[in-house]
Amino acid sequence: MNQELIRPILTVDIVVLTLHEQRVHVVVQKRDKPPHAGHFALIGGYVRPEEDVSTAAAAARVLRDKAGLTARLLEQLMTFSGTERDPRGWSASVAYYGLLPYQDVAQQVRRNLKMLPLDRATGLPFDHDTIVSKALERCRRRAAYSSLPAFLLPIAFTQSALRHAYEAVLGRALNDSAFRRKIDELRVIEPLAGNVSKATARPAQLYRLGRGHIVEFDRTV
Amino acid sequence: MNQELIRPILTVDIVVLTLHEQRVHVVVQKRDKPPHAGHFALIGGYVRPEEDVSTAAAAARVLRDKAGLTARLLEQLMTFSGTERDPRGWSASVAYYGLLPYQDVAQQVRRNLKMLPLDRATGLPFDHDTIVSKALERCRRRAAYSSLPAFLLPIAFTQSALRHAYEAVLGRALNDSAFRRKIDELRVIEPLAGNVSKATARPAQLYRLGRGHIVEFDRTV
DNA sequence: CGAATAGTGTCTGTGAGACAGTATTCT
DNA sequence: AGAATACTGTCTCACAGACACTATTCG
Repeated sequence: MNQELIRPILTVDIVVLTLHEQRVHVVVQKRDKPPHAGHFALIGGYVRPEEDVSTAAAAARVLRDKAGLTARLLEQLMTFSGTERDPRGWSASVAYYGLLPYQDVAQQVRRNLKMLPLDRATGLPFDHDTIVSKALERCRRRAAYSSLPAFLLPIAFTQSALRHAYEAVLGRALNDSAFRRKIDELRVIEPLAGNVSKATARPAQLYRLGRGHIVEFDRTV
Repeated sequence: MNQELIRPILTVDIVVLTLHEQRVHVVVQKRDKPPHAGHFALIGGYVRPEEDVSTAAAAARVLRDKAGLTARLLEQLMTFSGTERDPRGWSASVAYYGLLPYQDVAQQVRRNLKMLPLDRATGLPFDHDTIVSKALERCRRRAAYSSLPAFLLPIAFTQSALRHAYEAVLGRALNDSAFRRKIDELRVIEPLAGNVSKATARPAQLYRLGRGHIVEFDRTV
């Protein structure tokens, strides 16, 4: 009974999220091999134990090699498994979500990439619809008490842009003054010397994240 | 380059949590095979694609077959992977946490099971210390806004017992009247006809969860 | 000037902690 | 009666939303 020898397929899939026109978009890529060749799906690939020190490393490698992307925030979502999800047989896919600014994706459009606003990010092959919806659920919950939405923005951003990022992820409008108050008290962002005038009537102060990585708050934003 | 054929080991590990003497305990089992034979570790085993429809099913099967346990709540934590975590080579383990009442574990002590209070649940083999600490982190966070701690209790429980479960998971005392108020408003539990007098001076109303599964609150408890 | 966005000050409602006080059972 | 736990009522403070108000730039 060498059941240990029957080893399932292990893959990674990355839900790449970005912000475009104040809406969250999912980045998908046209598949060049079967199954589902020619269809758009999540960016994903096999885990290669010889070169990937972990599934997180595999996700970063796949993202880089297949799509030329480096997420500003890459976190594990959960693992999806079973016989039904892939026609090649029983498989397990460790799903990640990756956040990055719109510009980073726009530079790589030549790689068969497409950005789908959330309401059009359905009908994806495999169980990718489920993965996307779980990723959004997780991000929405996490957004309420962390600096997660900031990773959808370029390094330098205004408080308004940050609020719009939170609003896009949370799916609801936030109170402007309360938001400024809280973001200020939480000390998660720090002002930059420069100013931005572009695209707004009155120039606004630019900020950046105080710490390079995501921080969680004790209160809700 | 048939790199797809090199498939890593896929296992499940379950962090079984229960409540004993008002403290959270982790259930560990003595290993009967190498590596680390004779040492206590998390309950775990290989995923068997032929019989497990998913990793969740594998976790439930391993829990049942190896420990005779059925968790009242079994949820996926995350996947741990890499070369270092298991001497047999590159492996991925999908970790779950399972909650159940003390009595359920006590019935199965013959199966080389042991309950460790949190402060003594260290020095476990593999990366099981990390898995335990991540599981607790997740449960603590989830406890604050869900009915999770109720799954550490028998079906029927008093409000005091429920509060103690929350306190044990959260690691801090909760205000009694505020707790009753909130639990009441959240309508997560419903009263049972019976009363319990055992172990307390004044008999207390017994309750059960209104819904069989975990519910999340809009506010914090 | 008016439009538009940036940014501030203040009021108010709600919810959670604190805590006193009442209720019920046991020894 | 007194101990012990169950349960209730009320005060207060902090925080989030609402919203009015000022500030700065552009056309």
